[in-house]
Amino acid sequence: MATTRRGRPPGGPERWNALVQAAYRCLAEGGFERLRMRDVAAQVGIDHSSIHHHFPTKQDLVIAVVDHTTRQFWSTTPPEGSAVERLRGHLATLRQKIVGQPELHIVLRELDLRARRDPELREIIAGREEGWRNSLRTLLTDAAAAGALAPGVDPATGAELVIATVKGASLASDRADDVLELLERLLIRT
Amino acid sequence: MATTRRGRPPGGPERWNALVQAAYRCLAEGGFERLRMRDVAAQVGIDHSSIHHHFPTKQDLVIAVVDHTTRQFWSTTPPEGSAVERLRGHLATLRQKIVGQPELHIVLRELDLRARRDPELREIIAGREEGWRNSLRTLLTDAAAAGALAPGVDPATGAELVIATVKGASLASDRADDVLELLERLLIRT
Amino acid sequence: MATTRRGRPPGGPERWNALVQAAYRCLAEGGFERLRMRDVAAQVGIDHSSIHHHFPTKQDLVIAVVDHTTRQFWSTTPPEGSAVERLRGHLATLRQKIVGQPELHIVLRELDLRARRDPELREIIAGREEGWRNSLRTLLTDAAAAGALAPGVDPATGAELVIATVKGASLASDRADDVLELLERLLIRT
Amino acid sequence: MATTRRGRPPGGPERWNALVQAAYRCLAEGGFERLRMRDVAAQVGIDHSSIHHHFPTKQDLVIAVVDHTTRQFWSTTPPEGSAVERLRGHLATLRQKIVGQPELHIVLRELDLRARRDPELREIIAGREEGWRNSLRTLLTDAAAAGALAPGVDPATGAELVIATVKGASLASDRADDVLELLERLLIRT
DNA sequence: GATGAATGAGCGTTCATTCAT
DNA sequence: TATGAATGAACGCTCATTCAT
Repeated sequence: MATTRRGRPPGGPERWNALVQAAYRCLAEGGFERLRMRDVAAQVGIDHSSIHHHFPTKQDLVIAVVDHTTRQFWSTTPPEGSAVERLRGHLATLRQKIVGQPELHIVLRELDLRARRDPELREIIAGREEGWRNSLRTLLTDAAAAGALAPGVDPATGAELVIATVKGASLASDRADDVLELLERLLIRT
Repeated sequence: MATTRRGRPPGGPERWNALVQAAYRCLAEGGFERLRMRDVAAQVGIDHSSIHHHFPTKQDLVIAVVDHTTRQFWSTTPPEGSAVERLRGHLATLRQKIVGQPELHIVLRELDLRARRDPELREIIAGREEGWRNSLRTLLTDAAAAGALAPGVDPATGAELVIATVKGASLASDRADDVLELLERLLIRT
Repeated sequence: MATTRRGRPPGGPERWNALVQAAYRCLAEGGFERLRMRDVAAQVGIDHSSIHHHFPTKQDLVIAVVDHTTRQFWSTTPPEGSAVERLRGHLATLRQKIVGQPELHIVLRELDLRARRDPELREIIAGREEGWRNSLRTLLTDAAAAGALAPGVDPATGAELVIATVKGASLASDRADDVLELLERLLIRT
Repeated sequence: MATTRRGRPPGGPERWNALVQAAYRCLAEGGFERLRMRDVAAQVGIDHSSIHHHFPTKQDLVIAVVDHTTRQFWSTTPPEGSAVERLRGHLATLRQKIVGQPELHIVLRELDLRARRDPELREIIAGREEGWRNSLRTLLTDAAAAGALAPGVDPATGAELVIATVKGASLASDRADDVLELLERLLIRT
């Protein structure tokens, strides 16, 4: 009825992305309890039953959100420089994200909790976290080799400490900056 | 589990406690999404409508759970000893609880997230956390005065670091012990 | 435990009356849809389960309200005077009641409607209305015999007209006065 | 009852109308107390939850019933003839409806009472009644100008008298015919 | 009498999902 | 692809009623 513009059907991958982002926003605002297919569809301007053409089930949409969310942490580590410089760069980026996009980490915490009861989510999230963990371990090992780490810090445990503190700090984004700065000072020799 | 005292039939404040504990368990197992009045009632062995005799609304039950949960952290700090000893004692207790009752901290994280959208919960939880924060600050201030703190650690920020790390570590209870032990070493001079 | 005052147990017929009046008020305010045993009991200051000691079922309470309500129309006709004077007196009293106690007639209309689906109520209310009808017929017959009625008015139909108009007028109490005054003028020769 | 047109499956605006009529019937039979979404749905042959696809809330359905019910009184006044003829025609139609569809006025009385506690309903019903009132006033004013009204009848009050009597008479449909015939004779000069 | 505890049927509403169009 | 219609299980909550104390 309407003139199809340049042969591209309305929707397509753009719609897919729009839905994922809408779901992300819903999750950030109201958590899993208030994540409703209807609301997500409404934000994109389509009928709530149409959403199932893009994501057969709600779970599929959630998984796409997980993917979209964790993807935002790819390449937060500067590729150049010494191990210490790259570690500092990584932590600085995380700090920035917590302060500048507090909802980003909130969604991650929401997913962490959800993953405890959802094996499918658990596996995906554990996989992504494992990547982060390995990256941190390498950085800390290299820093330790360069004698830049506080004495007695096992790189593996240090990586866990960073992960735990980042996660915990993200629950109170207005205090996260100072907390992570202190952690950095305690961990890295100056 | 409870000794029936002098043949008294079930009911009374014991029922109230049983309901709170049942709700706590449901929350630990399935989060807020799966907290159902019917399940809580079933665990206690009463009809789901009878819950409303004890808790007019679901929210009232949730608040009782918040109270019950946060109350478990009263007096986790030994009353005697030097500031450092008391701080170590406090952290040791937290470590024990995370490892021994992982669901306890999971419920707390669930409540943290929920509190973001529930002003009533937020106020209660913020109040409890403020108590913890003040206690940590005092401990760290005293430890600093005794020269037992790592150099350059502001007691207030140190308290935030402890809070953040404990919260984050509780999301992965099997790694929490090492993480908190490392934090302690970094924070306290040996 | 408390000193029984002059041997009379607390409650008794006074409580019974208080409950009926409370139910009457609830009915006036919210209709049958909002007539709740709990609210009635609360207005009297007793537990909602205690109400069943006075009225085994809700229906029993409703019937008592019917009785209490219709009883307020006994002796609305002056015992002395000519038929016309007594008819005028009767209508004047009804007008006064509609204007002064609008809720009284509202409850009656509520009961009229309810009686359509409740045979027990229907019988009681029909009986009370029959008394009113007979009284009106006698008055109108006597007035007709005295030549005081508008020409062509059959006393029986005239009685029905009065009943219908009073009922309808009571639904808009602020206009009832003028309406009933006009009816009186049309019906009675001056 | 309805002819299925060209094999179209059930649904669409026909469903909407069927639901309104089913609700109307429920209301006529059992009043507001027994108006249940489940019963309405069952009468139409759909699941009770499907109602909400057509009427988001019960109140929306009720309002549609109000509309459907009051709409039945549009154009009950013959467009041609003298004022007296048109007034007689109007009253005759009302009499017919009360006798032929007693439930119609019962529903209206139910709505009158409900409107006392429901501002939304009150406004709608008051608006519809105002139309009726104005129509009656015009008719009576014209009749008065033609000298066809009983002496001393103010058209505005006369209109109220008609409204009140029609409402009251509708509560006892088997007597309504005589009552309204008498009212007509008293009001209109012959 | 009065109460606290419990019951159970039932209510309006929600929501992911299915399916014919 | 998109929609309108429908489903069915589930939810929090209500309320008259029962009964042991």
